[in-house]
Amino acid sequence: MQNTDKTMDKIVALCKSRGFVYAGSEIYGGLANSWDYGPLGIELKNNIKRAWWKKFIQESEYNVGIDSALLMNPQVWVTSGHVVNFNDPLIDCKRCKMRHRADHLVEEYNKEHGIDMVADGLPADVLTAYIREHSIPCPGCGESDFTDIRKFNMMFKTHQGVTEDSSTEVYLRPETAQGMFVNFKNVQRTTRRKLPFGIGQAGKSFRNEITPGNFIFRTREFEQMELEFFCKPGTELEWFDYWRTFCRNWLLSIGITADNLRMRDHEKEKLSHYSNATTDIEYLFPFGWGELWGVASRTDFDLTAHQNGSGTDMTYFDQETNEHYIPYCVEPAVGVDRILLTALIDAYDEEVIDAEKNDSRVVLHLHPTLAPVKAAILPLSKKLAEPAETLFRSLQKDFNVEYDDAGSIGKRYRRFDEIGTPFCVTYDFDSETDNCVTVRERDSMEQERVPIAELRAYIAEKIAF
RNA sequence: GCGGGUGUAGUUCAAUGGUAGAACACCAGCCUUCCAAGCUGGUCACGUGGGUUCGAUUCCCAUCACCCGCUCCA
Repeated sequence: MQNTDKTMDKIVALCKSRGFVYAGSEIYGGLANSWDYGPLGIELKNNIKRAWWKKFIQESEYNVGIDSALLMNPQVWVTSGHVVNFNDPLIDCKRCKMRHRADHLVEEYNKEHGIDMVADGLPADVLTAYIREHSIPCPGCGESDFTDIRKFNMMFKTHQGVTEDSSTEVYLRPETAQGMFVNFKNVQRTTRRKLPFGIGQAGKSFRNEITPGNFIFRTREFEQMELEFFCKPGTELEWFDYWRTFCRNWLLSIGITADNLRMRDHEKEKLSHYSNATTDIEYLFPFGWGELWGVASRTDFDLTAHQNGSGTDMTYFDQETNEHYIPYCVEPAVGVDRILLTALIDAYDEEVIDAEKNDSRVVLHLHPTLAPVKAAILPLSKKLAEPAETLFRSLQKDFNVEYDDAGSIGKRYRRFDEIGTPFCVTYDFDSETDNCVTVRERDSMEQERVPIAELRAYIAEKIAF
């Protein structure tokens, strides 16, 4: 465990020192569990999102994309169940520190004493008064010494309107999925899609998690990439299997090690009420297995709920069978930040170059598609700065490249190894006459002479996804 | 939210009731013709706020942040 903790520490340190991820609001003492992406981090993040979009939307024969508003009509969250299911009145025992649901305490007490009263949904102050009045004991220690009730709702609230008292209370979305469900009819009509088809989007979501942590693994503000795939009832399990395999293959294609991935099926008894099959694709993080991708067969739960909640017909007319029905839905949902963390951890390596000299290098073996910097342009000598910079400027138009002339060539190689740059392009004295540069590859450390005129195509081909 | 731990340059570590040193990193210059060179110079830190004290980075309190465990968890 110590070693693995160190790995995590090293990742965090690398992220901070090289500009992938900084602690949020750092100069003001920070804000719990908030993180800011730096220059390299945002490149990596954008590359991940772009790769997902390309595979799941752009190249897909089934799926289309949307970008729905982060703020939605509050009724959406009532219908989806988020308002009801995330309003737990929590109370702590001051003596033994156990935490309880206040309404459950009251209900247990009432059941034992034959009192007929529904505690569920009572205001917090009423529950508190009731518990104090009856000296309801803590199931843990038997004492009756509780803190005040704290309402816990996972959704962030804010107000839409000019002044707080005259405005509507709205929520920051806790998932992007509802944006797809409420737009199901719009998308189906405007794109003239026939089942099966999916709607995907990537964007920020907010959850007031009780226990965030593990760097950017669980944060209260995070970014999701979700797909809601609609299909004919009865075919959902086939598609469920199709998509979880598709997702796993995508992870492999961006370079994640197969041995560090596993599929964990949720047991039938423990499935959510709306799901008839769920699989988590998990990654072996330094702190243990953690969920990366949740793939759930959600039946017609969401569309039916919105049909009932909004009064809008959510059925699809099937031309082949001449019938109306509400499509079933398969949802693969993944966190961008988690993929980013996974990619960093999976790519992180400390290679021993010379054991005797205790010489090693830190390398991020990032897939070239994900690499924040695609190539470094390095003049072998500062005397070659001018032509090297000219080359850099021309490549800059097509790729995120960097120029560096500080320090020895070996030092510069290592600086770029550390941030996962796949290619170092060295402009040397021969370049003046033969119009070629040396391309040094990150993983193999091998060098190849490439004509400057072909350099753009060379890089483009190597980083293609 | 609870319990425990930690908090000194970007990183890893020192020292100290009289406001702090080093190494690596970084920057500048010299040098350097393909994998951490060398030389010279330089920038940068006591998480924050109180208290005690003539004086606090050091002692006390609070707070914030991070780590570990618990609790919770769509």
